[in-house]
Amino acid sequence: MSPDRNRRPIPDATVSRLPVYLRILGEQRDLGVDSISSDRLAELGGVNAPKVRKDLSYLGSYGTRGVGYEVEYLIFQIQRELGLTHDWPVVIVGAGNLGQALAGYGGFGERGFPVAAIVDVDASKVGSVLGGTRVRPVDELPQIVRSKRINIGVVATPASAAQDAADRLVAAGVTSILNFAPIVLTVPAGIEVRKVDLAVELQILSYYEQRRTGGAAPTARARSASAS
Amino acid sequence: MSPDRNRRPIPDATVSRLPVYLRILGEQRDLGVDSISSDRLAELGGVNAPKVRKDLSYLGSYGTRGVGYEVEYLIFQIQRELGLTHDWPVVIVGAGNLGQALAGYGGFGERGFPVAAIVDVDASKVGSVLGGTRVRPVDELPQIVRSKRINIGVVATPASAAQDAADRLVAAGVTSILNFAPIVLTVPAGIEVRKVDLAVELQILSYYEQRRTGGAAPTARARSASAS
DNA sequence: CGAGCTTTGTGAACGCGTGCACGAGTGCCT
DNA sequence: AGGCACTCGTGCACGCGTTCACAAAGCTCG
Ligand SMILES: NC(=O)c1ccc[n+]([C@@H]2O[C@H](COP(=O)([O-])OP(=O)(O)OC[C@H]3O[C@@H](n4cnc5c(N)ncnc54)[C@H](O)[C@@H]3O)[C@@H](O)[C@H]2O)c1
Ligand SMILES: NC(=O)c1ccc[n+]([C@@H]2O[C@H](COP(=O)([O-])OP(=O)(O)OC[C@H]3O[C@@H](n4cnc5c(N)ncnc54)[C@H](O)[C@@H]3O)[C@@H](O)[C@H]2O)c1
Repeated sequence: MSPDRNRRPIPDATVSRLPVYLRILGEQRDLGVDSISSDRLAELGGVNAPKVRKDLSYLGSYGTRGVGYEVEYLIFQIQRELGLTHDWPVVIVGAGNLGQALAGYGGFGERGFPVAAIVDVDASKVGSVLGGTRVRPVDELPQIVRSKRINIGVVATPASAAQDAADRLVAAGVTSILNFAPIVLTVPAGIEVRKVDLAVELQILSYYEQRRTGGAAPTARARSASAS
Repeated sequence: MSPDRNRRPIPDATVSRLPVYLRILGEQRDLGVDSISSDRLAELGGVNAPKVRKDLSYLGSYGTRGVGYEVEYLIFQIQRELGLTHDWPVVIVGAGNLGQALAGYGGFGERGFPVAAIVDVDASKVGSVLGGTRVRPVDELPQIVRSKRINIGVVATPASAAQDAADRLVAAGVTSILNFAPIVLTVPAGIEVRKVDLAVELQILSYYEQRRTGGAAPTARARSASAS
């Protein structure tokens, strides 16, 4: 283990932007572009040029002054830094509405995150095939995770079952979780959790709308928060 | 109605946490809790107590020292600040895999964001009913947005059509967009855009996985080891 | 071969958000 | 009534991230 090489602390803010650069670079490569400036990359990425340069500088000095960055090489470097030089199989917990949409979506496999397995607690869901993968019982999670060497789990269960799903994933050996349920998961230290909460996103938009219009109502009706 | 009260600039970071507090408060209320401390709220929300207090202080001084916050009243205040005292109808553009899952999901309506309309460019999709809403042609967007007073649009089309979808939404009068397509949308100033990119989330998880394991491959494939 | 243009890489200043500590206000109990 | 325990509200310092400006480096062309 070389503590110097892998211990480079890339700021979180930069890590969250690298995937965006990566996707743009891939598109540009497919368009035949083999060199790109920080200016252009910034324009396509919706950020400013100095930020792009600083972000990329954390990877090393892979640009050429007066020219720009070699697209193909930069793609490789970002992939290497993000750990995308190999596939990361994922397991989806919950074969409901959302789980089915995710399983049927090919975009994950294309980006290196093949859906290696789907599990559900509902016996009537087990056995059906979604996106080429058969739904299996949730009890088989430990064997599935071990045999397929899965590190990343996706929680797509109702909120009431999400903590249970997360506990099972952790117990099975998963170390990263992407959570779609609208609750805060409690996990042991060392387990990485990211959440995607669509209602939160809409509520943030609502704030700015309300701010802009000064509170003018599009629909005249009161609401109250509810939970199960 | 407060005249100049609406011009208080709440930090973005706080705005993104308020929906989390709101959901927790709703759950606690349903559990019969009528008063809550910043400590408890912090615990449930996965943050620390001073942050909760500072966040809530932007709304005003609605707590009682020595006691805590009155749940019901705090819910009302957060809803007011976020503009959730009335419904915000949304329109979904793209009735595909994801659009159908979103339409069939009741969670939006419950939280004040009813799916008022779904549009698609594909004639074969038009006319079908998803989650109680009939899919309509994308050309009718202007009339739909105007007649139903819609401010928020959801882009659920393939990436190649996302910019077109956004342009149509903006032209129709929508001022906030939630984008699920993995591209950076270009919109006029004053239009608020938030994106939800699942692949990006997975790639961020991948980074931390790779960092933790030092690059060891879970899948025995493409093990082009990193030399020193 | 050197002048001039282009673009990267980065040190430094700035600003925002976070964490901390503590004063101030409130309720309860004796 | 007074003391005590509790919790909010907030001023302040710190750290991270963003932004700027500029020197260093490379390319082109006369
Ligand atoms: N559908 C959407 O568009 C959408 C949008 C935003 C958020 N969400 C969130 O995603 C989650 C799933 O939504 P959905 O619409 O797919 O719900 P769903 O009810 O359609 O599906 C949930 C599935 O999880 C399974 N399940 C329940 N408990 C389980 C457990 N302990 N272990 C394993 N599986 C279990 C159920 O059998 C069911 O198949 C919810 O938390 C929801 O809030 C969904
Ligand atoms: N399905 C998922 O689970 C998932 C997950 C992550 C991201 N996404 C993203 O969400 C988007 C939609 O994914 P999907 O799986 O639903 O795709 P899809 O192909 O199933 O559906 C896209 C729909 O958009 C319609 N459409 C195309 N161009 C349009 C236009 N100009 N105006 C209006 N409608 C138009 C199509 O007719 C189709 O019905 C994609 O950008 C995808 O990357 C999907």
